[in-house]
Amino acid sequence: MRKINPVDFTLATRGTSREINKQIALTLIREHQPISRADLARLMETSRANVTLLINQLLQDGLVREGAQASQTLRGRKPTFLYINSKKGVAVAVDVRASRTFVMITDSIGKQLGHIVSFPTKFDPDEFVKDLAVQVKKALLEFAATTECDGIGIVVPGMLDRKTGIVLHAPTLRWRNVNLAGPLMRELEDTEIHLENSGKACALSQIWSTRADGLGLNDIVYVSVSDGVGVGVVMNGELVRGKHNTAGEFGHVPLSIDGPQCSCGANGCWEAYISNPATLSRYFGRDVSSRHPQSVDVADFTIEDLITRARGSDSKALTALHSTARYLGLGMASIINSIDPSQIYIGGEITEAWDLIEAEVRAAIKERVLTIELGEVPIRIVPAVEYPRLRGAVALVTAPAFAAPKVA
Amino acid sequence: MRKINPVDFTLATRGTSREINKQIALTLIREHQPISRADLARLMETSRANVTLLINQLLQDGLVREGAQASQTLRGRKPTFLYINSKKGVAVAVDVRASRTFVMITDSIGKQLGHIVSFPTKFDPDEFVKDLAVQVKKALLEFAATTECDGIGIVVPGMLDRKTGIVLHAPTLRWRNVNLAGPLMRELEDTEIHLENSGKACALSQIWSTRADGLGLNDIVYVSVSDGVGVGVVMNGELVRGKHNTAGEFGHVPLSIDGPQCSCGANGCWEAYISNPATLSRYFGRDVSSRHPQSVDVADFTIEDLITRARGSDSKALTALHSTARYLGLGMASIINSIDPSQIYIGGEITEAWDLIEAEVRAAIKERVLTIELGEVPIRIVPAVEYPRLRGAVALVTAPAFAAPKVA
DNA sequence: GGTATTATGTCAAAAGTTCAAACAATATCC
DNA sequence: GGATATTGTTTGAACTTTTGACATAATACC
Repeated sequence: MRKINPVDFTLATRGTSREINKQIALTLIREHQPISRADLARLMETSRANVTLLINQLLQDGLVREGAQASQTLRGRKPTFLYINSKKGVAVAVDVRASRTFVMITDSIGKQLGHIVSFPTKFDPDEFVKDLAVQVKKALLEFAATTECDGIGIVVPGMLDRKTGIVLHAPTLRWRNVNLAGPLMRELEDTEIHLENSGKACALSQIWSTRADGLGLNDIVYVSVSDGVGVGVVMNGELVRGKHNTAGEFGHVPLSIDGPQCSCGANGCWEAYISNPATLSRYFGRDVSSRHPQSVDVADFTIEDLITRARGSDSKALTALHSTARYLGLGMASIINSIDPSQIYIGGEITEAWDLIEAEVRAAIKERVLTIELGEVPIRIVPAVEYPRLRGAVALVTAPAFAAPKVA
Repeated sequence: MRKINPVDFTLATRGTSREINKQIALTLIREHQPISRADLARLMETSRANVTLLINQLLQDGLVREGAQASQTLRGRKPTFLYINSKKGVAVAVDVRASRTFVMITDSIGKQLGHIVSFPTKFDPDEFVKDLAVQVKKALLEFAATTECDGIGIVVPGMLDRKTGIVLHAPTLRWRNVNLAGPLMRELEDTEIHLENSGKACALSQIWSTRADGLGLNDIVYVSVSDGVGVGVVMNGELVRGKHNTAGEFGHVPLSIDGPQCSCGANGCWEAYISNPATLSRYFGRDVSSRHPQSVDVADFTIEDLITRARGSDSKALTALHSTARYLGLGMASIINSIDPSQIYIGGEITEAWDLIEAEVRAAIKERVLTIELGEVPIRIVPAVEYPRLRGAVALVTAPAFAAPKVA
């Protein structure tokens, strides 16, 4: 039986069927483009006649466009291909992190244009907004021909209110109730701005990009390990936001309530054990988080450097990584026990050392997980070169136009 | 825009609109019965004509029946009331707990019939099934006139596979891979049996019963504190099950990975701090869980006795409760940070002492929660007299017949 | 008591969809 | 050039919601 929205009891009207089918068609075109009407009909298991009617309306709405005809077919009339109508032109993706902020331009279906630029993140919100506006404008100028912009997607390592565009709390940036969207909109002439927590955005982009695989992953978790720990959860095929859009903060679930202090103020959070600063602190034997002033050589020493040393002969570095691995696994066990996901994605610099730590992580998971099957949940590493957070930011702009992850 | 199922891309057919609207009508009738066609039309914001057509089909399907006419109306034609058609007759609800197992009979819309009976839970599965079958048969005999049974809903404190009816792991019962549904079905002549984790069932029955309030609680958590700790989570209006139906086991998320040993084998689980045995152990200063042989007087001493003493002059009892309260709050903070629910329900014996522990619980929550709003999540106590677990078991039988929580 | 008023429930035609089958438009194969 | 195959469109049937009118039934008012 068809699943209905249990919350919203708006009844189906005459147009509901078509509305539903248009959404489905649109989504399938996005996933399979270029695609002909006939192929779409087969995919949707309906008649070509129906598809024609749907497409006519989508063409009229300007959501879909016809492209070139196919060149090599065996027999019969050549199909005309359908494409998502790349509306205005470009989307801007912004990844705000404690260390640096990254900016990428893509076309409206998320294909990267030009190079990714970055600049140091200033913790002062006003200065940050000014810096960001400059960089975004500069990047957009390169594509002056298509100067119109579908929107800007910004991912932030913290909790935020999507409606007001206010960052409620971003521990690693030391931001509390910072209005980001407002000032930025003034700078950027009312371009649409989409803010989201980085973990949530990454999770969103994962279900978004993997749907075409037909894997049917309805329950996934994305864990991003960086300056802090961000987690995005998708349950029943839908991103979990919670009441205040602050759901998913597994980074601040404790491993030990008496453990080391965390940037959030509490003690023993998972983040305090596995974030990059935590690993570095373990290596140096003292707190090297940005809360404390450091000598230059220590401040410039990154987690990548530590991994390099671990691959060399620095056994202390390897030990530090192994500790992190163990804690990573123990925390993931909590996620697994409470969420029971079909798949877990892990992103962040530490994934570059996955070959060094995988066994330890897996062992720690199995140590605390409640059933054997739970201990064998597939884990997929998302390498840095895939720019998962920027992909997430892109998804914020492109995803709402389509049906799938959620049409509210 | 109407929300569509992001996973299942079956398109809308000619009959889809009616299917949807029939489900909505059915659900609304259940929530508001007795109700007239005209009232239903107002509720659904559609014409009476449309309702008539929908109801005619529901009448034909045998899902709805017409009842008496209303007696006192101000003016105009008297409405004929509509009711959910109480199909066969009765449902059986079973609450399996480490100490005792409870059995209740209800009519098909969940109204209690007769008394609740209980018997000691035998840990040997074969003996347990035999005992249970006897009690269920006996209880059903009392209602011999309506001997036909819609189904049996059984809630178990553990993880289970709903398809096979196998209890994968129930720590407090020391069950692993116990086939419950199979043997029971043989004993009870193929009556439909619905197994579910007690936390999940309680959460289900909460969204089920509170929907009529129109509160629109889409994200709720039910925490059941008893011999163990069971948690049920509803996100986006839908029960969270996960891949193996084992989601929601927050009871085994650690407070401290080096903490006391838990019945699951791991250390420092939340359950090991706040379950009834944990509280009693704290009071007696030694492990009084069922894992260890106890003197009779200690074995018979229940958490209710402890609460009574705490209300008296026994300061040790009060201290033990306060410790539990603090740990309860600290663990709830983890749930709040990761789920961000609109409301939390707490059930279990300890709720009888809520006036003694509320302040401590709330303080502990605020200690670890990431934003101020999160610290103020409403908490509703579900008293034992409401029999939340048995209500949950009932929901397993009655809920699937309707639309709302999920139509798979 | 008789009429006006009000409310419930039904009917019939209009408008919008899917669905099935026929049809027009191409293109390849022989 | 004709047979065959594939794509895309058209047409009418079947099924919905939607609208407005209408029958039914009870109270209010004079």
